[in-house]
Amino acid sequence: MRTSTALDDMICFQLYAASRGMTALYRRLLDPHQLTYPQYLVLRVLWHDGPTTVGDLGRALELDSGTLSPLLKRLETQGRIRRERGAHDERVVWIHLTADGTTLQDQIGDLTQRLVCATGLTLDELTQLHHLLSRARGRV
Amino acid sequence: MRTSTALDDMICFQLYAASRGMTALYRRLLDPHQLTYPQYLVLRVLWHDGPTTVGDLGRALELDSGTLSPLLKRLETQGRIRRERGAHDERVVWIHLTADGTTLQDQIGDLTQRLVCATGLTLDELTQLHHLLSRARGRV
DNA sequence: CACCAAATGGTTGTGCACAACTAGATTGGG
DNA sequence: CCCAATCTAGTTGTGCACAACCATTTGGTG
Repeated sequence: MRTSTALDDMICFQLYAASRGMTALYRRLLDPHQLTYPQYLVLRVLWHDGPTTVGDLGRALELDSGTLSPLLKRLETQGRIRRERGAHDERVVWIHLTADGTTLQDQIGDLTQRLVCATGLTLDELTQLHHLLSRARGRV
Repeated sequence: MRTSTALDDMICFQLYAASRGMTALYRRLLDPHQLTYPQYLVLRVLWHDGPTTVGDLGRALELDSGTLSPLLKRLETQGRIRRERGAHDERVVWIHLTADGTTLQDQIGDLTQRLVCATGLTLDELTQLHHLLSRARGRV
């Protein structure tokens, strides 16, 4: 496979910088709610799927317990979630939304629209980007 | 602007996950050299541009002094770089490669080829990805 | 039953990222 | 000349990310 070396390295750096830029945009929108982007991702899974185990969150977000455990502890301290050992299997910890955590979904509303508009990409370009990132991630 | 909400959020997550996946690939290649990906980026700037100030590194990599100062301290401890206050302007700190830091470039060799092959993207797709990330980053 | 391998989440240690702040040097206006 | 605004790094504090390791629980198997 023939590739342009300079381009490749630029892509890696751009991926790295674009990801940080994206979380910076989210920071502006999430700060008022006392949330970080990874915390927001955890809440999105809970809003969508209901009670979930730590392991399932890890598989969904590709994060391990070393990242999730302290993050979930902070969300629990803030009163957004509740942690509970499984009844049948005491190894498992189930994560439940509290009333506060549930209402947060409506309070935050639709961040997506505002974010994507900021990039100025068209729907076509977004679809392409989605496709390319999927392909790149799939192999790795 | 009309967009598909589900797609947008997936793109943000994919950007986030792809960036972490990419640094994970670099980790495997850089660990033998006792380097992290951000440290490698700093060295690349030094290899390419020669002696550089902390501020210039920050502008090149879009990182602030809170990130760079400890990182550069670690690189100095490892003997890869040297820090030196500017002669004319004592506010500025110049970063120089040591002999070790210079030879590291040849020892590491071309990581790019191995990385990009891992993704399985064609040159066309890489060009598209580069273009889309540039456009997205440009506006933000 | 006793024992062992796998599963599950937690803990520890290191290294980014970034906001907020500090300290010192420099520069320009009065 | 003098001082206030600005520039440049560094420091502190919080929160990811991840490797390495650990404790508990579980489900088999002999």
